[in-house]
Amino acid sequence: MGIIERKEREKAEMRRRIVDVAAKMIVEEGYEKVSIRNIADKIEYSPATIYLYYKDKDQLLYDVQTDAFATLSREFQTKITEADPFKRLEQLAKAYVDFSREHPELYDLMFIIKAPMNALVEEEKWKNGDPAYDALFYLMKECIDKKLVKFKDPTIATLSVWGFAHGLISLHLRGRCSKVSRVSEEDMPKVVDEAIREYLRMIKL
Amino acid sequence: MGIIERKEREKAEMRRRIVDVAAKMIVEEGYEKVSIRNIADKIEYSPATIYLYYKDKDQLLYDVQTDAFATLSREFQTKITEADPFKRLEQLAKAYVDFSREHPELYDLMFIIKAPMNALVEEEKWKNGDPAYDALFYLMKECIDKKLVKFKDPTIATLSVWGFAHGLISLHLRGRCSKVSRVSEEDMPKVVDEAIREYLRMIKL
DNA sequence: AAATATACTGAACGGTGTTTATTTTCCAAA
DNA sequence: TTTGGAAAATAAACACCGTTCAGTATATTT
Repeated sequence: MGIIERKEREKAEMRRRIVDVAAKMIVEEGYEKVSIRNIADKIEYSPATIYLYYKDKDQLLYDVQTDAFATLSREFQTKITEADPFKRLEQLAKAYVDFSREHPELYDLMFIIKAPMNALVEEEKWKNGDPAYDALFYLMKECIDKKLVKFKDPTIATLSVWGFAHGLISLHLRGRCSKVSRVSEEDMPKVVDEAIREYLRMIKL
Repeated sequence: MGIIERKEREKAEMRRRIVDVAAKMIVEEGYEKVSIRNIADKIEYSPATIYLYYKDKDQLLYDVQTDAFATLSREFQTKITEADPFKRLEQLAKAYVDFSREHPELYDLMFIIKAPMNALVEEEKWKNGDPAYDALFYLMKECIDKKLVKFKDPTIATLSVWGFAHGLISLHLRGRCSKVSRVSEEDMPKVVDEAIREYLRMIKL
């Protein structure tokens, strides 16, 4: 009686199709083009059908976010190769910034857009960011333990490094940066890179 | 023949009413409750009337943003009092963070939300952020000139300090922060404050 | 084959930003 | 003071949106 198993598999496959199409639309057409109706069109089902697989749009976007964070984690795993912890930190920072440039719309969904976080009910923990956060956290902890950085507390260290990178990236992503400073739009990436290099040099012990 | 003058004054007054109501709604009910229809209700005009005074919603939000930046600039002017440039930088940082906590929805409109930036047509400069940016820029320049900080380039210095503060604030504002770290929601402000204090200590020469 | 359970959808509800044709209001000249 | 034309305001519609629900079609069990 493998019918219920097949049914479950089919349910999972439909969810996959929905999430993949949504992710594709975000990347190719931008977040604002993603609507239940547009997703339904692309998977050739009626809009109402999507609600048989997802409670609401926020839950759907949460799953897209989950996939995006999995991609970021894989990037970390393949691009962080050095033995020296501080060099690994530099690699992590580069991988993070590169990700934000290669997938700006996904970065937005992961770190800026409100919608996917509404999927979390009161007091429920957000797990999507954990692997990426932990990667940085334990790296900072190692750097602190081995006296490679000026930080004392690993949580403050993690939030500081992450916050620094995210601040520059998100200001630029939302057009607040290049239009106010004397730096032209096309030079911004280099300035951001330079600021991050300088920051890492500054926290080095 | 002061009729055209009066007409212009009335036009400006109507725009004021619209912007004030929109700002009030953002602060009191949140950005997502702000719709052309809701604004029209509150000023007791039809929705279509608003389009006689604003080309679209983005232009309207741009004017709300203008006012919000004016408020931030006034905060800077009244709260930055010290003679020593580095102490002024500490005061600026505190004023910035305080503003984000007292007016989180306005902070969102100023630095995160896309909509008001759509009001700028191609290649047009964004002027709203200038006074606040310049306040930080010339302060950083003074700190560099007087050898009070480790930075060499004032633009990099400005973007670094601003980015650091904005990164922590916006991650927290969008719920990406407290739910991932072991820091509880109510302790986050203290952690952010501590991180910023530590950062300022680190850039000090 | 009939009954039941599952999957799906058309149509609607209430909301959004925006446009257009129409009506109302205002003001200057006759 | 009445009237003609400009200016201001609006009702209604358009094209979207997320979501719900009654009803239909399909698949499975009896």
